[in-house]
Amino acid sequence: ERWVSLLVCGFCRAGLVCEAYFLLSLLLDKGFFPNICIYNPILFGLCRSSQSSKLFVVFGSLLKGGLRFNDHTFVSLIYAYCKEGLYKEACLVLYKMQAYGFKPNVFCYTTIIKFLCDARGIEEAMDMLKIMVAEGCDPDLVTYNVILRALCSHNRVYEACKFLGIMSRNGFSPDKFTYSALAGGMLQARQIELANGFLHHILTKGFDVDVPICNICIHMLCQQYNSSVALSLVKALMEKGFIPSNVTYNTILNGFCKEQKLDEALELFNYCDWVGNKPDSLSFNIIMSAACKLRNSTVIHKVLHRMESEGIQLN
RNA sequence: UCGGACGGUGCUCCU
Repeated sequence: ERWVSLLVCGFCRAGLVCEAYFLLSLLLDKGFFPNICIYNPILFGLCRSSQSSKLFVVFGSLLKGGLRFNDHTFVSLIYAYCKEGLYKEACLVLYKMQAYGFKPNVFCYTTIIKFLCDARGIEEAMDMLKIMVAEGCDPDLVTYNVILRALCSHNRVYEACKFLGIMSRNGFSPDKFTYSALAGGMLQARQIELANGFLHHILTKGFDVDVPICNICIHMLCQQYNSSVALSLVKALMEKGFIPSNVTYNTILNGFCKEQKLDEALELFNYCDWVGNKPDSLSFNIIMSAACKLRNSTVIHKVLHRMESEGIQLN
């Protein structure tokens, strides 16, 4: 069972949910009776890869097979319903799980709040927050981070500040997720001045700075048509030990494309040493859509050829 | 009693 668990988790971590499930089904045929801990990573893998319908099927078979769920299992079900936009069903799980002896926890509520923020607006998310507190479940830092990002991205920075106050009164101090949630939200709301000021504060006042926060700075530069500056900044930071991620490269790549600087985009794209990274399907989408917009068939063919040679599928 | 699993949040394209 230990080995199976390790293998299944390994597959899921690598994004190979089908393989994980295949392995498990082989063992089931041999009479292996798995623990729910083996199913949960598969359920979450299906959620993340937007295969909710498969999750519902697996869930049904779990019910039939009489396997005992645990609290993780219910979170995956809620996650799947939310991803499908089925909030009523997601909320129903909050009640149904109690019949199995599980009280909805902060993971359950935060999952719903996150999806409400993204799809239905903040007010409904706030209502859910009230329900959660009324039910005796306290929000944690993740819950607050979700709400902070939503507030900032809807131009409600003032309320976000009030929430920061509530947070600290409840004993939570901001972490690096909080910073990037705030900055990313401001940027999404096109509040460049605010974002700029905030990021400057973060960068200069000795806060914990990580790659996503740097990426937000880079994105901000690119939004202002300063992609060349952004690239120089990355190179300068690399001298100081900064290790860019694929997001870093894709952000700048997209910046160049929006500035219609296809040559510079291609130069970056062809730059062999992405410090351990390689263009991914998103990079190819960016460069391909730019080439198409500019009706540059030479580049289109080159990119297609390179995708073929690197084994990247058209998505 | 203790221990054990990718359970929910931030950055890039398109939606």
